[in-house]
Amino acid sequence: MIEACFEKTKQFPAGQEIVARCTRPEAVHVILSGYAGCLKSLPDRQRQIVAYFLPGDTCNLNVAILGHMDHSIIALSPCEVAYFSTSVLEELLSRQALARALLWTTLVDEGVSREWLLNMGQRSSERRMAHLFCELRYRLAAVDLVEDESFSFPLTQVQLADTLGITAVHANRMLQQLRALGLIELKRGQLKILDLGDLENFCDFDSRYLHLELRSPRQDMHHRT
Amino acid sequence: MIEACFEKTKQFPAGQEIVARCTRPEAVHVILSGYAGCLKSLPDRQRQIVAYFLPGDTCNLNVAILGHMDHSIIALSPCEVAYFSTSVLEELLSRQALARALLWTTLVDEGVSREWLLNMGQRSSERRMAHLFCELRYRLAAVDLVEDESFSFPLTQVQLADTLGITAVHANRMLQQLRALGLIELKRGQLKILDLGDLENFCDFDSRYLHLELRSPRQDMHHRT
DNA sequence: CGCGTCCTTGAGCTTGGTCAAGGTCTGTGG
DNA sequence: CCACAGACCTTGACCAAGCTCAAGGACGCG
Repeated sequence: MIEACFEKTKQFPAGQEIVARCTRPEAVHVILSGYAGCLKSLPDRQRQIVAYFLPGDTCNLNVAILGHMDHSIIALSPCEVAYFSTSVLEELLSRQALARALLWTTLVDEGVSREWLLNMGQRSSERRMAHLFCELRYRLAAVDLVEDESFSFPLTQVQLADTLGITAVHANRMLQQLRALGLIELKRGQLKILDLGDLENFCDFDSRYLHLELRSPRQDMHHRT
Repeated sequence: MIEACFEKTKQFPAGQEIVARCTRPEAVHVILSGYAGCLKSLPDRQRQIVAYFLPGDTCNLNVAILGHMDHSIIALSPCEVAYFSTSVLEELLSRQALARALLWTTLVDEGVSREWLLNMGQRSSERRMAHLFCELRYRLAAVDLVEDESFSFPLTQVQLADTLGITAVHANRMLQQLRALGLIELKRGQLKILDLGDLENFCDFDSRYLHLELRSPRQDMHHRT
């Protein structure tokens, strides 16, 4: 029923803005393929990627309710994006079960961003990176995009560094480190986790914060698309 | 109408757990006075405070919907807390306007935690601390707890450090720094901002992410209590 | 008064940042 | 098919923000 509302889809090349900061877009976006990111930046060109949006994720629910964006959404890799207008969202909200599903989604997102805060505040950059990879593994597996513990990771090291709050040079070294420890392989935008248990132990990963135990509304959306 | 649902209130001394991790509390909590915090921790006793709850804030909405907590809520100072049962929440959700208000609240919280991520990833610890103080100033002003740019900040330096992802020693030094720069005064749990404009410039603070321009449901709750 | 909690300060060390150069890979045009 | 450009990755040397360990001081409470 939701996909019936998609009005159009669009392709974005890597690096392009999907939704600009401070604007008031009149559509909600759903990522169909590729990686998108929620970007916040400071005046002196420091930038922090504060969330990833993977296939199936809805990415600017908030504008419809809050009125304006305090961040921008950019394509981290080439992306295919579907839209539905905020008037459709209004319609969804008026239906009991869907209002609950929307609330569920935002609460999960909030939980994820708090886990990211823990990650930023307490883990070394090496473990922080490992933790991010574990998270991606589970989120992508939930939408069936992991095969043989391997999945697409098309970001540049600069983008990865901006996600982790470190410099690109340091991101590179930590990546080498994880490779040297035999935890991952990464080449040509394809990430392979060599031993998921080891990687999880290495960074104290516990997938429960992702709330994948229940079928989420977003998974429904994706599977039916 | 909401306050009619409060079933009881309770006092908590500083440091006590209000809601334990991994439990499934059957009540949603609203802070009436004091500071509470959302705490996440790692096995080796590293801890990160990932959110503050100030008077008027609702703090575990998520359990009613998500089913379990992946963090605990602790009293950062002595707190007075009101409860309403999750069955009341169900009731609220069934009413159109309230479902929207709940969604609004969680979206704002999510926006705040993304701003914290920017803070953690990109700002120096000194500016990070200044940014936190600016945020508190606005959030407390919204519930009328700021007088003459001065408000209660009853946390220890250890708690402040855990919020900012630094050590207590370093928190102490950065606090001295802010004092030396003439930006703030802090004694006896009372924080005074000497020049709000200067402090905001110092850390590039922009209050829009707090979405205070509209009256929030949580403010309604507080004012009527 | 004495104890516990919190705050303050110093010295040395480690993680991650900066600057700079060189290497690899891919796509494009001759 | 090769040469070149541009984007990305890699490595090294040095530097600084923030951490650790340790000791002493202030303050409030029984």
